[in-house]
Amino acid sequence: MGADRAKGHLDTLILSVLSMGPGHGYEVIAELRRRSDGAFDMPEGTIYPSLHRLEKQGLLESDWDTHDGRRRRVYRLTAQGATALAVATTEWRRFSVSMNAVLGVAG
Amino acid sequence: MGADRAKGHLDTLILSVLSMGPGHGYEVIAELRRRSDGAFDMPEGTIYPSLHRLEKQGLLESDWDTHDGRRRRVYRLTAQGATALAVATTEWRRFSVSMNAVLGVAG
DNA sequence: CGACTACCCCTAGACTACCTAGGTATGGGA
DNA sequence: TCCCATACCTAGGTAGTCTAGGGGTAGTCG
Repeated sequence: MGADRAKGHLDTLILSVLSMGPGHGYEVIAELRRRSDGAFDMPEGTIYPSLHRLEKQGLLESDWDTHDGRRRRVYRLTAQGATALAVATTEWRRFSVSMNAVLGVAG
Repeated sequence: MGADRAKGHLDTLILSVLSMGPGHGYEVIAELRRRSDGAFDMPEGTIYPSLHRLEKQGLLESDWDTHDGRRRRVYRLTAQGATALAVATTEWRRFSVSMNAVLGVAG
């Protein structure tokens, strides 16, 4: 039971990061690490396939960009992605409340 | 993204229920449903393999019991299981804090 | 009596998310 | 020159969970 893994909530986290503005994969990893104070330190092999999956589902769109000679794929949330994020956030809160209720800890 | 699934935290939930006293599988399901106000409604095919796995890991012990002619396998937490629960609970709180930080919602 | 429901246990097989472990390539600093 | 940070990618395996069945007992209702 790793402490630093997202356990089924990874898509929610990625959508959340990209809801604040477009970004590329490597940046999403850095943002996740920064905002979670180091707790979420995802390997690239986890993030990239997840981004591809989300794009295939229509929750993200992407374009190639070139920056300092390096190419990047910049992702942005679609309207559908924004809706999915809202739903997922609500679900997370409900889930969190239920977990705390069962564990008997304060939310 | 199902709202009622435990996504990697199922073991923690089961250990938590059994930390309040021994119980059998069917009872664990009912307790989970009751304590989560219906949110966690786990199918038997999820709970039983999980109980077996936890026992194999040494976190639970079990004995057969007969009650009203029906046989039950009653599980109880081992010392190792209690330790694992304490660790998992701490991890859950950290995870929860990190999720809320990234999502930008109040804990 | 028969049917149905609640109780109680179990497993095989499949799905899917995630991780591991590699690969490619550029730019900059030591 | 070598290494590190940046930046992308995929194949393959592991493991958790669900689906979809199987078994059986006790009590109630018609």
